Amino acid sequence: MGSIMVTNRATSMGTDGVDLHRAVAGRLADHEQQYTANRRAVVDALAVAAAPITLPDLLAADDSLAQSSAYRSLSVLIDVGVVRRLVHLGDHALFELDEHLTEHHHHLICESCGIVLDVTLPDGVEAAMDLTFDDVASVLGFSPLHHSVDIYGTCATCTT
Amino acid sequence: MGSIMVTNRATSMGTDGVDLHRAVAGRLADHEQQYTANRRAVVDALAVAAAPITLPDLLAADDSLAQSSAYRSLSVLIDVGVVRRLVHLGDHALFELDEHLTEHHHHLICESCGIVLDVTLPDGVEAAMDLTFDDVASVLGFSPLHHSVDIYGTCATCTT
DNA sequence: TTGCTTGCAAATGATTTGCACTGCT
DNA sequence: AGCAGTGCAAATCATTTGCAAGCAA
Repeated sequence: MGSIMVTNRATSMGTDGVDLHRAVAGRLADHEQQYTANRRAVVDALAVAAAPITLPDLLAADDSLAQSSAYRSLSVLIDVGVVRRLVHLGDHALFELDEHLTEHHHHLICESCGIVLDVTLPDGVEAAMDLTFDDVASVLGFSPLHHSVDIYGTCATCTT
Repeated sequence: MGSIMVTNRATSMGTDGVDLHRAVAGRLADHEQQYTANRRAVVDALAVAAAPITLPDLLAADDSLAQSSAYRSLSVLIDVGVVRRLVHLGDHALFELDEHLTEHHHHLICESCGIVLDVTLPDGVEAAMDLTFDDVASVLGFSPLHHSVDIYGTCATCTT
């Protein structure tokens, strides 16, 4: 459940911290919400993490955060489209920056230790999946908006 | 959150009820667990449902079940590989028969009403995804075992 | 001042568990 | 008898919420 070395998500997409915060502020403003210190702290913690993290992780990353406030900030950020909440296995929910701010990716989930890693798939594969999904969904009168792929297995550490 | 018309999962895969129960009994036996009336009732309810259902759904489907026993039966069935627990959106977890007993499929999830439908993808697409997943995972030293694809969108009813 | 945000403590609600009872074997 | 399975009621624990205090416009 440990900490792996991190590739800063924000920088890895060519968006630096300033742009990230500008984008977040914009989204909040669109919903007449302010970008407070607390919310910024949550965004920072998520931006630094290399993968989705739990609420305890978040509190550990910035111990000035109160638990209830962290939940409340997350809830606002989710409403506004800045944060995404994942509900995989495990007790705690996982939070990550929304793909609007990072890039389209999926998750590798270790069934042994529960760690979650980000992966991006080749564009061609994504395109092919989208076509297929449109196809199968339309048969059922379903309009697909987006998709998520979870790949379960064993991580390098747990394999050893 | 209503009930849609059901295609019996068990029969739709060419496995009749007898085979299903035999298979379940086998799995339970492998783990030195017995196939009791309670557990059978849970399996039946899941087999009749056309999609993953919640615990309240389960209790509604068979009101002779006690809540705690339903949870306990599910837990045993999950350990044994007969039931799979999904943790999508919403308060309640969703339960479905494991793919060992049905067939490999994925889920269409309506973001408006929360209903979950099963879909199967063309074999070619599944194969292509598996190859890609092996590929991207191996780069990270990750050994993929299985995957799940969730397609979010709007269902026919909610589109209307 | 007026209203949004925060922190603490208390409440909520799905799921789990202790314990006594029933039913197989 | 002996042990696994069940039901009830009580306990757990992540998450949410009421309320009073802090802060920004």
